[in-house]
Amino acid sequence: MTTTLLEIKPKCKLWLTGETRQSIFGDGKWRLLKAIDQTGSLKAATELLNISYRKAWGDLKKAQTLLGADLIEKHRGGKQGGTTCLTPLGKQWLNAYTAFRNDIDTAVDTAYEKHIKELNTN
Amino acid sequence: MTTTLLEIKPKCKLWLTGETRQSIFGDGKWRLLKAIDQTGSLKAATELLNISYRKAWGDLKKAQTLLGADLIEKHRGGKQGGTTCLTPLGKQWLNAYTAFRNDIDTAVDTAYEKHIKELNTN
DNA sequence: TACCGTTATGTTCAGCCGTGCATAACGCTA
DNA sequence: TAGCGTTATGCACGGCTGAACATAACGGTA
Repeated sequence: MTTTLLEIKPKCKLWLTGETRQSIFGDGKWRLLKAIDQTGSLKAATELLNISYRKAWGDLKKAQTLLGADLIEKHRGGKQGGTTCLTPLGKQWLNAYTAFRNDIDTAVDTAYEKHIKELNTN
Repeated sequence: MTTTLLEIKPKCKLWLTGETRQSIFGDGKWRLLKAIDQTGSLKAATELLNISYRKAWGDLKKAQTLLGADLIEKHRGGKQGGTTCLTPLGKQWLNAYTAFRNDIDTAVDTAYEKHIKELNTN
């Protein structure tokens, strides 16, 4: 029997680019949309993810600009000070990307078992 | 018929981490090993890839340290000034990672067609 | 032994990215 | 109308990363 030398894990970062090769959607925005959907607030979402509000806000703005459509609906003022929720399109992206991500995660695990795992022995 | 709004392409960055979560092998080192195998020289490989020699050398050293084994065999001096070629283990990594990468590329394309492409219409 | 091209290694510099800080703007509530 | 909490946005700072430079070290060849 061979012994394992290292605890190796495969990692995979996913994103989608437009014509300019700029990222228009990726893991970060995906996590953000998910958190917004859960909390109903951009501020709460960033605190949940331990991400700066400043960056999250900029990311969303950029994504929406590149995409030419809104993913979130923002409201200032009001009882709780303001709210943020996903537009129908935002939910579509969230769902689609979740399925996309899951497929890739599965593929990464499978391919790792198939091709890499055996290298990790002596 | 619906019209395409954006030319969207999926991207995927792969790598393998050890216990410390540091990257021990990834796309960069993979390309580097491939180029070394082709050219027989680290310097030529970096020029082929348009990467600084300094960085490539550091990357290889780090990977080998974390891995606890050599991926390349280096020789200083001699007729051409020096040479670098892959060790048997290096070739194994090159081949295994190539297969790994190919599987993931295919999976990314498939999953994109399945889940994302439809979002890109109006 | 002088030369040449490649490996080996430290150091400095510029650019990018995220964080943190500082304010507005907003609109409901008391 | 004063207060509160959230969205909106600019700016400066710090850390990380890679590029560029500067040399050694090495060992064949002429």
